[in-house]
Amino acid sequence: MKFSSMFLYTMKEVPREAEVISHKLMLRAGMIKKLASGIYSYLPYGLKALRRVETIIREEMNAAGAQEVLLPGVQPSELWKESGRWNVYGKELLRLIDRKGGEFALGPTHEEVITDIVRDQIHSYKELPVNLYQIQTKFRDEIRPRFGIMRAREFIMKDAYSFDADDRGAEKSYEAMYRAYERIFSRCGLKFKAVEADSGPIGGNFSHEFMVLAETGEDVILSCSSCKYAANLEKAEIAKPASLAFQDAPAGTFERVHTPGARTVEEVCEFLGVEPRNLVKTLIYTSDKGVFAALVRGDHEVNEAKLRRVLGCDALELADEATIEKHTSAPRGFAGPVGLSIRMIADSALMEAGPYVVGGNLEDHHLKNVWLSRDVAAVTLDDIRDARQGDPCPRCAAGSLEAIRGIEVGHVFKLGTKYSQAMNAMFLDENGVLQPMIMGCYGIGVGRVVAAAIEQHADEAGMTLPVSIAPYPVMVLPINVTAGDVMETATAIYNELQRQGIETILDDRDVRPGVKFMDADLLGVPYRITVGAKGLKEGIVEVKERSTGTVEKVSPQEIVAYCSARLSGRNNY
RNA sequence: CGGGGCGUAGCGCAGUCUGGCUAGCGCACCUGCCUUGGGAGCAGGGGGUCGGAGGUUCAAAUCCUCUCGCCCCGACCA
Repeated sequence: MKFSSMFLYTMKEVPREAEVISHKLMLRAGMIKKLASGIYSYLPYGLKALRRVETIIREEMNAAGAQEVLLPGVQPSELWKESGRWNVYGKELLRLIDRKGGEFALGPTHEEVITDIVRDQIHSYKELPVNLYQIQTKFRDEIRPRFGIMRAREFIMKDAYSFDADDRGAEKSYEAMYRAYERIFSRCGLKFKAVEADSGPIGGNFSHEFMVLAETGEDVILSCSSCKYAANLEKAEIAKPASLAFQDAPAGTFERVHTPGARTVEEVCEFLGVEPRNLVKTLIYTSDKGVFAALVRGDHEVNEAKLRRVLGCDALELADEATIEKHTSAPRGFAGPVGLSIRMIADSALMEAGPYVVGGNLEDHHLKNVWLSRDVAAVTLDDIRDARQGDPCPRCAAGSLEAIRGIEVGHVFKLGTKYSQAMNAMFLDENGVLQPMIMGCYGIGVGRVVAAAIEQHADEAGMTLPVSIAPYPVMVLPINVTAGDVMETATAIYNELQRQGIETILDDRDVRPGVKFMDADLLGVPYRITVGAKGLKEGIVEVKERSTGTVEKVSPQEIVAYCSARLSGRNNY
């Protein structure tokens, strides 16, 4: 397309709202425009990149045996009540009322809708498995949208749902999707890692997130230095010590100390002149399984996902002031395990050392010289803290965990029978027995893939897009559009590229060359063909590869063949 | 939801504390000249209910009250 007729407006200056590189570049390159917080329009150049990703996704999903559907964005509350999520989904679910007073929601995900469809159509094991997917706009009323399209409220997602007759089938469906995802992200030119993830209260042990490695990622991944183990922060385990028991304690007793106003770990440490690792943090939680205390070392953080698993509970939250006071007889900041009568879970790391400083269960008091084995009654020991850099790998003896950051672009997990059971999606097996279908669900944040790709493919001048997702793989840039031979040659090359199916921009704007060069760099066009009077005198044009900066001189007659050779196969992995 | 910051032309900003001339600058845009291998130059021009409402005042972008929106940090999160 001719630049002069494109709806494409680049910006020299960065809008103030943008923080991360992909957001800045997408705005500067005229790919997106914000309409409201977390709600963006895709402009032509951005949409084209999005479509490139969608195409790759469709090809790989279809190849993996999935079939495309398109489900409604607005969903009736009845379905959500049936699955039980109407009341538990919370404020992220944007609810609406229609003119007749009917309750609806903007779909944040589509398990209910798809289950409703499949249950009506499929009644026999002979019809299974099926895998249906769609690429569609979702809405989640995020508490805090950020980073442009990366974490938006309205966003485009590919979601797939598989239905199987038995666990083995479900396993196969899962693996097929896992492999399809690897191909998709590879083809998009992403450096990524599949990590084990927490599947949450939904159940099922299988869940992987596909993380694009990037400094600006919102998620932390722990990855073993010597084996394949990798997991997200919620899930990452820490190798258990050889035996689960507290260290033997010397005889003696703890000592009560006056610590006026010292509530936080820092305050207590400063007041008593000890290190955070010598403290026990005692956090009081309420849950559907009652009130209990979680104990971790002062320099560690409680991992609530792990805590949920240990307790086997669904709802879990930090107790409010009143509950804390009721159970510890002290305001927040002074809870401790000594003399506590509620259930206590202690992190395994606590057994490695002693003595500790703990809360005194009395306002403005802490206890010194406490040995958990000696001074505390019944404590369950388990892994309930966040893993961090340097922790031992849970899978191999040799390695330790490294912490890296990532952007979650895909998530595959086994749903099991949660929805099929709640919504009565049943089939008859070969023995004539009614069984719930076994489901899996597989998401990809399509817009997020584009943003993540830009995060990974950018330099000071702009984007360095991989060919597979670049809106236009080639740009023809005549230095001077008023010079007849230059423009003729440029146009001829452009026409021929177009004829060969290579989408090309012809920068026919009558502006100074510098402006065009800057825009070409900003837009990240993979190959830029510069046509100038000087070169033509030598009988050449120049090709610059954006990602490497390499410049080659090629004759105008050979340039199209040169490009198609470079591009062929580059759309694949 | 808590804390902080910001709303003045499409983008980036000054002016607000200390009220006062026609609301200004850079980029972008339009016209002309000039220029053509890395965001040129000169001249002329268009574009603003200063987020909104109410109030104080002879006079409000500026002071007061309310309100809406946006960004950052935190809390939260299938």
